Amino acid sequence: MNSAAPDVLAQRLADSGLRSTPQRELVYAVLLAKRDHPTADQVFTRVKEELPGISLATVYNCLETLVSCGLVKQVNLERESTRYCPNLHPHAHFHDEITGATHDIDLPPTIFSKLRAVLPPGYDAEGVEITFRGSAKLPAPSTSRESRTATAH
Amino acid sequence: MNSAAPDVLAQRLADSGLRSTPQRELVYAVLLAKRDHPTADQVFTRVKEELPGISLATVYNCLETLVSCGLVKQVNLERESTRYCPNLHPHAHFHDEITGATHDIDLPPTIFSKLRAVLPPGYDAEGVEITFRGSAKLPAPSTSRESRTATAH
DNA sequence: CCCTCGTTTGGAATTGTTCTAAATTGGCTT
DNA sequence: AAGCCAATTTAGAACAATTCCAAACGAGGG
Ligand SMILES: [Mn+2]
Ligand SMILES: [Mn+2]
Ligand SMILES: [Zn+2]
Ligand SMILES: [Zn+2]
Repeated sequence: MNSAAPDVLAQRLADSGLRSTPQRELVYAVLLAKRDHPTADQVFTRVKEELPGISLATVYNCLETLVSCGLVKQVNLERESTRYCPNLHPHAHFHDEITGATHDIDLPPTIFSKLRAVLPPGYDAEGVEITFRGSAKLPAPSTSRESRTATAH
Repeated sequence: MNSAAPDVLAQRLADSGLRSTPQRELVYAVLLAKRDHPTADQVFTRVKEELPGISLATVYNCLETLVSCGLVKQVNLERESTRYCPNLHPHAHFHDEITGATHDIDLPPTIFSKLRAVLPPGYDAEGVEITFRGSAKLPAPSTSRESRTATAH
């Protein structure tokens, strides 16, 4: 499915003194396979297809592990389930209020310096998040096996 | 405390065919008085000082009413309690990861056009949210009766 | 092999929010 | 002034997402 991904994961885990497990690998693979910012529960459903015995608690554990390794980011656009995003490039999110879908939007690198410029002195920002809300009329997600919501790496 | 505020509220409520009540007025007054993006529970605590009999459900109801009137916005920077912001000016949020405080940051109006420029065709954004995360070393909030976190209108 | 410790697991507990059904309130009509 | 009606408030139950817990598991290392 995805080639270098497991290696990257194994490496990051090792760096943190953690083990590579089938559960962790699969959760990560599922996130990479369909980048639609799934909830923990959606990840659970997808992962169960390949590993029917996995528990929801483990999915939460694995997601937390991936976040702490820096391979995945949590996305909270509204109060409801946290969503998970494996896209490490600087990007914004577009939340389609009609469909509920969340799309990645590539950001030109210059946007960050422009944004930091609005910060008054005394404020030191480590990160910036940009979220658009609205509706997207996209060229029809095409019923091909994997609808690509996100940035191609 | 605040002069024109109740009138604005009464007006907006009337526009929506809703009644002005002591609970709604007080919840709104509390939001305007200390613009630190309180949670529903914090609003509850503050409101109880003046209206000890109020219930948490009512605070939730009033906040929802204010949001639907367009006088208050919900802020969800992370998964945890929703916070409430009565600042209607276009502004960003700075979330201090150390103190947990959330500050309003005034935005130059031009930022919106710049941001819309990054949106690919097909995306139609009605709103944009910008959130900074980091730490702020501010000139000491001064122990005066009302620490002003936000924009002075 | 067997110990140890990191990991997984199911279920209970917690947290924030919404729902529900009954009591209260306030404006209108008579 | 009394009665009526619908909006509002209220307490507590219900809910959904997540975290906690204590037991079971499993991969190495001695
Ligand atoms: Mn939405
Ligand atoms: Mn925080
Ligand atoms: Zn993303
Ligand atoms: Zn604000």
